[in-house]
Amino acid sequence: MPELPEVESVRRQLEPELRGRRVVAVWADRQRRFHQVERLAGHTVEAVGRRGKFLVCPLDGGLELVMHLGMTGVLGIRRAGLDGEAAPYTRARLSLDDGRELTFQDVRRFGGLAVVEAGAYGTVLPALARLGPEPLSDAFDPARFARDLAATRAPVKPYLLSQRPVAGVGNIYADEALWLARIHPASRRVGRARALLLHAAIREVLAQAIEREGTTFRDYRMLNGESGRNATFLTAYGQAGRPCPRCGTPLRKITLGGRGTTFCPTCQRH
DNA sequence: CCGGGCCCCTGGATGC
DNA sequence: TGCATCCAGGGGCCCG
Repeated sequence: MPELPEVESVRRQLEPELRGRRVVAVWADRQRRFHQVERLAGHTVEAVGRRGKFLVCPLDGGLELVMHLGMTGVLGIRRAGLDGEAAPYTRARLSLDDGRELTFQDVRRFGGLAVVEAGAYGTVLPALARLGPEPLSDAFDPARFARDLAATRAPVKPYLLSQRPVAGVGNIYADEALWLARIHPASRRVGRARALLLHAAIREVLAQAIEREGTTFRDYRMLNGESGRNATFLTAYGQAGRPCPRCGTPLRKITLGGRGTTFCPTCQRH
């Protein structure tokens, strides 16, 4: 569920709540995508950052807490103790030194929490270690992006989803950006001119989605439990059968790299 | 190293 | 109504 705009929206609410707080106790479900979460106890959260779809929180003592929401992860902060009815699907709870707790709910268990030495992502978090540039920073260089697209032989959409040419683009915003740039999602030939259009389109759809605090279909919620407001603005993702806003052709849905993919068969070209 | 296919989990929507 | 099937915003792993 959560792509860069959703994770960024969570981060913006989480940072003022968590910064400077010390974790006094940890409870975590036993599951494969948790790594040394118990090391959190006694450490203070110094900041709440983000890389791609990862939340990266520096701790005192040279550690980092890395959180990934997977498809259905939801973070919340609540008063601890009166856990009358524990929220369903709670997989982890971090008790804080102000009497509240940070909860991690995750129906499908695709999300994860890891505590690592700062920056040492190698074996525990390989996807974070080899993540592409942040799309809204100067590190996302248009010329470099064009060279990357020219060098791969994969279809452009699965290549975007690999997180290598750029970080944080998932299934929704890949469809949206490719529609905006008029590029067929299965295209294996994206030349320089179209790569520059796609570069701009990615920035545009992500920035717009952040302004609207993300896209909610079912699971995604911000820290305060509210939905994002971007869903009604989508032009491609989830709109199969509806007319293309540019040319009126019914949008078509295919499967690409195992993911549902919606595009305009007329104005998105190979 | 690359790209493609399947796997990990669970629940909701849809179809027969 | 009951059961089967498909689908879902994530990444990992193995194979050729």
